[in-house]
Amino acid sequence: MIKGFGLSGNELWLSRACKALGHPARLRILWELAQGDCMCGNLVRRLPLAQSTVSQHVKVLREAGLIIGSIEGAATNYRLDRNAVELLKQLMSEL
Amino acid sequence: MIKGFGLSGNELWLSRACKALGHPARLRILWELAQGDCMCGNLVRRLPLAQSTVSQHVKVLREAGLIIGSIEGAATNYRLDRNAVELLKQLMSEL
DNA sequence: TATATTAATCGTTAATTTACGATTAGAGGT
DNA sequence: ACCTCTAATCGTAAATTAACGATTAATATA
Repeated sequence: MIKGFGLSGNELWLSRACKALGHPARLRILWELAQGDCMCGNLVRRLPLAQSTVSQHVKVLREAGLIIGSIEGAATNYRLDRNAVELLKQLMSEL
Repeated sequence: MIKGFGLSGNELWLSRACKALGHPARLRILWELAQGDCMCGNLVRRLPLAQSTVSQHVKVLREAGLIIGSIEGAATNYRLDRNAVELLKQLMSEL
């Protein structure tokens, strides 16, 4: 049984994006990045979670394609993937 | 530790709504209801899942406030909560 | 009354998620 | 070389989720 549940590719993508945003810490991270790029460490400082936990949440957002990380020396700078966020808004508005 | 993760009430609601839509079967159900009201049984027939599983997914959407069920005799008619869906689109567009 | 039909709930198992501390590896600084 | 900082990864425990069949309760129909 293929697990598409009768959804189109875009809709499956939307579902995955929603899942990624379905945890308050991750929505918060997206919100922070919407205010501007942010070093990973700053995200950790702003959230009431352990470094490893934040790193895990960041990874979920990265793998969902919603954010992009660039290594800068020892640190990593994260930013929104604006295209993905626009697609998200677009697909959501079509519901 | 309060689990608000620094989000406003609306944002927490958005996060819960996203979580509810974060499963393809539930996004599909929302999509079906966006095409028009639907008896619970019809949803079951349209999804490749057991009745009890569909019922469970419907419950998640109901508890997230995205859909509304009205008992009609032995059956239950489901429809979108249009206000909630509009709020969802609105909050998402503000990201 | 007896029998379907409908949909919710129960009980259970398997899989996934969340959270943490510990460890690791690369960059920089002294 | 040595220590510090940063962020990813590992290992693990606890909690939650997803899926199913079985049961239940309420309605309809024969």
